[in-house]
Amino acid sequence: MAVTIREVARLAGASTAAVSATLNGSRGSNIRVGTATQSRIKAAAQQLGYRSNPVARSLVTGRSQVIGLMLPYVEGFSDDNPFCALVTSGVIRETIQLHYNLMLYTSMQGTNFHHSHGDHLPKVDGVVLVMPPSSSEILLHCETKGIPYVSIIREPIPGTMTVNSDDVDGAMLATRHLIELGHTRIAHLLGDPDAYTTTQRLAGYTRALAAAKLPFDETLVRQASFDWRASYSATRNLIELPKSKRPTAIFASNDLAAEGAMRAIRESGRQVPHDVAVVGYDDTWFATTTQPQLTSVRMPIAEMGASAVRLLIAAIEGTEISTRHVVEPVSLSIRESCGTNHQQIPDPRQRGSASCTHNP
Amino acid sequence: MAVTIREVARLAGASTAAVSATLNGSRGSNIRVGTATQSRIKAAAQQLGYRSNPVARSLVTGRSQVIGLMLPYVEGFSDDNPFCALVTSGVIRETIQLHYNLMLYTSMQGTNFHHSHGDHLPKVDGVVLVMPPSSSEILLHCETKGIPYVSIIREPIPGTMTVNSDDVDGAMLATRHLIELGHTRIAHLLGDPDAYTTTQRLAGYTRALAAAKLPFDETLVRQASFDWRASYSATRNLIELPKSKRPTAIFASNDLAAEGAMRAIRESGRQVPHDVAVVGYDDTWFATTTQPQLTSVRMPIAEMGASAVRLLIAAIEGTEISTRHVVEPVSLSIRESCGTNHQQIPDPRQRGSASCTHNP
DNA sequence: GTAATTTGATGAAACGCTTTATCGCTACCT
DNA sequence: AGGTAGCGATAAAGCGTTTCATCAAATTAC
Repeated sequence: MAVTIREVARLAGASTAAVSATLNGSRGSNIRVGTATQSRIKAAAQQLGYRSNPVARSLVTGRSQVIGLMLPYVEGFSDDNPFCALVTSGVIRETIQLHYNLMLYTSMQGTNFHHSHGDHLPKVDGVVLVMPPSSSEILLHCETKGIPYVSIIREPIPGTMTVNSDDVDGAMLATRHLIELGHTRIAHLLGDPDAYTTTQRLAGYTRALAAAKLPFDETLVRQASFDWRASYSATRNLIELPKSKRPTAIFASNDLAAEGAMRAIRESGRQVPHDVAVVGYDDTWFATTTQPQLTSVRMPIAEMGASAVRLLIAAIEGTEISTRHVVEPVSLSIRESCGTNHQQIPDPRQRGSASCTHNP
Repeated sequence: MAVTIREVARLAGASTAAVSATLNGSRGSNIRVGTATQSRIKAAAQQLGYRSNPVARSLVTGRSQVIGLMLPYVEGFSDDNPFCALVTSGVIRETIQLHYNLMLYTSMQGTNFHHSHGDHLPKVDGVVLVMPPSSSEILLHCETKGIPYVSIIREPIPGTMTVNSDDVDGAMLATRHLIELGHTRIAHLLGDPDAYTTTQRLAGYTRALAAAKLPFDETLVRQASFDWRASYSATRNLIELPKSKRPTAIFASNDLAAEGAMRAIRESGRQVPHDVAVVGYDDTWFATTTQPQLTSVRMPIAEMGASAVRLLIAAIEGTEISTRHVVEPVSLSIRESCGTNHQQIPDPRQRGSASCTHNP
């Protein structure tokens, strides 16, 4: 059927070894081919329309030039949460750039990994794991089989490779922004209690307060679990506090949570941002659809995907890398939910302009 | 390194053939294994932790249980156009369902297909092509190599397999909706002149007019090329027509085009929907962000991906299929841009409720 | 009771490639 | 001259699987 290396060799009057070395530039072998035979071989290959068979190559080299991307079990590419899509976008770009191919997996709800993939899982040279649960089957699989992997959004455990966004800085950016607008009583709606990002964002929040010599008031820090409902009721409680204890600004750990907060504020007869300012996190598309539009912390999601691929392929190919834990810088997308009536002091450490997306 | 079939065979006191047949249920071979040896083999495999090597299998069978998904050259997963992401979502789901694996490609701008993928493209059993340009390199590749492929959104050429949404019906839905609201002079902003969808939507538009015995007026059909700018100026022209010739409704071939139209209408001092009603197409996320929110034709994008996979795998496995050209039904998402002051007569042929997405 | 079929099992030949070990040859130092 | 290095090239040994051709034994058919 397909034209093989042997036929090329025969036509060119050379050995298969020579053909292999010429056409698919051999890595570790020490065979040499003269320029004369090389051109004969190339001509023959051209004439026969030879294409090397990557499967056969893979079988002998043990490498496939393919990396996997494992998306979290949550319905991968949903309309309202572009996170996975953006990661994928960055991963694709970098994968092509580095001449690899990409296999897409998703650990769907209710499917056993080994049942669905494990058995006929084409060999990949490594995997990018997006928000892997620490008990994840595939994580174990990689660990035991010695398959290189890098996790996106996960606690940077020594011995592993991770890519995260700078959540501490993001929270600081948000909090400092509120402080610079004159707020002194800033509440924080916490995310999922055992998420890595939650502790990071809390740390950023407290650090920004400390830097401004503002007191940390634990009554202003509420559990909300990235949840609309929880944020809504937490916010209701906050704004019913006596005036001296009441926050004038809320830093939510999520755009969704921010929406919940804004709703609660509006329903109490107050105005955003006039009475209470709100900052969100993630800068998802509906940050621009809320009323007023939401100021939110943006992370370079696609870049995180690309970084993960770079890290992974470096590990696969044994390239030296400076760090095994990448932390991507974040920025603040300033919109309307914090008000513009106060003087806005630009961030001195500004990295990447705080971009502001508008409707088309 | 890895445990092979031969070691299992030795431990079980059987031949590699028996092991192969037992563990990876052979398709076309006629070898038989008794239950006694089968259980011995299974035990041995279990004990050694044997996993079959799909690459080796692939080499001999010529099949890989992998299908490819080729996304169009436009920046695949962009934030504001969830089309690719949604297709991918459907493709993934169905791929897993049918026990295949998924390889993700994208023919990025400026990259030569054979250079970037062709050489070390792991063998796939078939490809799903999303909106392939007819001159597409990969299309040629598949055609000559005899690789099965199915195209999503492409003219259903005989001898190929395609998945489209019912654009004729979509345009009829939109147009009829406007007719039922009492409009008699309905303009249509055409899409890209050589896009298949454009002619389909135009056909639906004229058909709906004919069914209502309304005259077809070619001055009301304007070129707009799915473009905001073009739609904007086309609409300006339309609303400057003398009153008797002026449209009271506009059916745009795109949400973006609809936005352009609405802008032009507003800037002329008129109101949407009071003076001119507008319908969009695609029902993308910003249909809910426009002011007023846009009534738009929704197509089941993820379903299209899933259908494509079903078609493809049927072709790969030689299963009989009823049709090689799937046409997915569409629905109308009714919002504000056509007004609610008139009686809304529900669509009698209603298939899949006309869903209406709201902000969270 | 013999022939024909079925059952259970096996060795070995691919599949298309990479790579090791080997070899002849020329050229270059001592 | 002898030894060594380097170049150009090759035959052949795998990589881990599937499957073909074969075969002995057991079962069934006639």
